[in-house]
Amino acid sequence: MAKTRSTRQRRAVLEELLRAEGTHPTAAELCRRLRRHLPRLGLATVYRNLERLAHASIIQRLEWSGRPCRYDGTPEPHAHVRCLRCGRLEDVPGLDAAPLLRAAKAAKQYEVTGMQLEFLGLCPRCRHRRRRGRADH
Amino acid sequence: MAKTRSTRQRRAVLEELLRAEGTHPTAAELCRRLRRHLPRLGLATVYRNLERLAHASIIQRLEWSGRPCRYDGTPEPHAHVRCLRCGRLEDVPGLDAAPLLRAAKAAKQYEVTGMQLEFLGLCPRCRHRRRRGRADH
DNA sequence: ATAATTGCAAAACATTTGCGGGCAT
DNA sequence: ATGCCCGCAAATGTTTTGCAATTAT
Repeated sequence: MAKTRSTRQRRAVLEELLRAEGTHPTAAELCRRLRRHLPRLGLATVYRNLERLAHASIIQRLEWSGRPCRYDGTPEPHAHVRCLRCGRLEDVPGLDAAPLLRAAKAAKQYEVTGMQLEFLGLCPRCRHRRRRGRADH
Repeated sequence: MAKTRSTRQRRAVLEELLRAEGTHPTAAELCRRLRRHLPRLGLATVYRNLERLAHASIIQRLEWSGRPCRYDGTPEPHAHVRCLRCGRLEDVPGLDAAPLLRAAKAAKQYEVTGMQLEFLGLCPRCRHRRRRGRADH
């Protein structure tokens, strides 16, 4: 594995993600925000740094086919709800993930390193106005 | 919503998925298998039918960015483990999903219709030979 | 000085969509 | 006869990769 360097871009990506607490931004959203201070920042750079941070278990990458990944600044696994209509992603409080991880480790001979617990449904807004909402949050 | 018809392709897709019990095939894998009997079957047709079946809660679509979706012939949510190296996807027995769904419904004002509980790690094979495995299972 | 990292463009990849023709109802 | 569905090809949208230039060590 290559030796890691501390660059302005790498620091900025992590800082911006931590600042976005609970927002679960996509790579493109982070890039757009960061360009205010780093106008030449490339989207590929954001992706590369997020990948590295996720691999080091400093952040979490929340996957969903067809729509862009969203990123969570905390490494501890926890539950999320995703709106099937507008794509909004929120934390679900009060659900302890630790016992689930323990159960999974006991059940299979996998080396379990993480988990993703995601509920799917309609957010309050989309429940009421039953039309396609915007996907940017 | 359009009225649904029973075509040879639609029946074949569901049958093949049910026959693959526990295999969690991708759309491309299903298509390849089905072409033995339906040589002209298009991948888009497989995708369209899987989407329809998943939307009707007859099957489940298991999402993961960057790698193809895998499909599960049972509609009941249950836990899976995924190997980060070779992409293998297996069921995790002995984990009841019902109480999680109940907790999520109580915690948020979402209309929760489904869930995905996925553990990530290294499968037994990849744990031992620490090199990149194949992704076709 | 060295090699990791960047920005940009192009590639790769899974999935969706448009369309003319075919088939279930 | 109607219009849903198919196969094919092209488009879409996200993420990755190649490469020359830059920058941290």
